[in-house]
Amino acid sequence: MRVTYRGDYALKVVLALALNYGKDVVTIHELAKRIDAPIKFLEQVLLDLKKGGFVESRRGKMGGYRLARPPGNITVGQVIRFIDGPTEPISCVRNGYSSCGDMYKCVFRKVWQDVAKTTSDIIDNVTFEALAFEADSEQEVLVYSI
Amino acid sequence: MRVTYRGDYALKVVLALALNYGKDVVTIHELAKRIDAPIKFLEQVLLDLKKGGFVESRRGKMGGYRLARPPGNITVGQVIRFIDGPTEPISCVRNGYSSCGDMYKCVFRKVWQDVAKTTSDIIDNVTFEALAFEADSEQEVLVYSI
DNA sequence: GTATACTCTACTATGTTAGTAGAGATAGTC
DNA sequence: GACTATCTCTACTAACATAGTAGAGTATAC
Ligand code: FES
Ligand code: FES
Repeated sequence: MRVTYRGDYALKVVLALALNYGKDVVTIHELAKRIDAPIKFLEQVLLDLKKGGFVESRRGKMGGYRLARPPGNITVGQVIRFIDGPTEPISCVRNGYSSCGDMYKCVFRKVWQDVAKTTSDIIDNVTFEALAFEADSEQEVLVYSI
Repeated sequence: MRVTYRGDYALKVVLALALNYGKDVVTIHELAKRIDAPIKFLEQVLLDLKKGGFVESRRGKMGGYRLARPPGNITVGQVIRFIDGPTEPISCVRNGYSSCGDMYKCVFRKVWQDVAKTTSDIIDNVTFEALAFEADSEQEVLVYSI
């Protein structure tokens, strides 16, 4: 698996919206500032996230974005797969058995499948609810430690 | 982690040489045929593997390649990291803490570190001795099942 | 000395990544 | 109803990575 800047920004912007869940919408401008991303680049990412059903938007003045679903219902795996594509480390494991040939059993296949599985076990079990909670407590720790 | 064709060919050619360990050298021509790789591309990969201390070569007539170390002493992780580079999923986890900023603790860092760790746990514990054994028994199963 | 096989450097075509640019549509506010 | 803030959509580009190809050069067995 390789996380691109698109994927990185997507995860961060979803987290930013998760931290604002239940409150008002947030503008791209504000989001770009919070996660330190180029605004025009983030636009595209948000548009994709909207098509993926992760966020919804309101146009015009007082417009902005918010999560389309509760943060506990969105995982890192869902977002990163939607934005960056499959997470399997090699194409033949991604696309079924085509390139390996189903007759000759490649001994590396099991290795890549194992990597894919342990990776999925992690990213599919981290919700944005958990991440938001974590980010919040960090904030508190910082506040109390001043 | 993403395995490229270079990496894939590298692993396969090392396995081919592991299956021939202790015997005579094998020519690029023969190796390219066995693993089904473009011969001129495989040349470069083998040259890299030589620089990495994985294989050694003899030039001229009767020349060819063989493993430089016992197969039990070479892991998938060693080869793939040398050929394809670091296996961490995101640059800031690859290159220490530079891009994350050490003050603000990004909540995704732990996720990527976990992915990197479980991946390493797999690829660093698969030796080419084990793979060669596996490939050999498969061969036998095929023979007996005819 | 010649055939065979490894060595080394350079070049290329294609795709991916990380943006930038700008015109268009929509919704509040005066 | 104009104005302005905001999202929407398409197109373009520069830089880099990937997967090769090409060809001249060097060593070694016979
Ligand atoms: S050829 Fe598909 S995993 Fe090896
Ligand atoms: S910024 Fe480095 S892991 Fe998030």
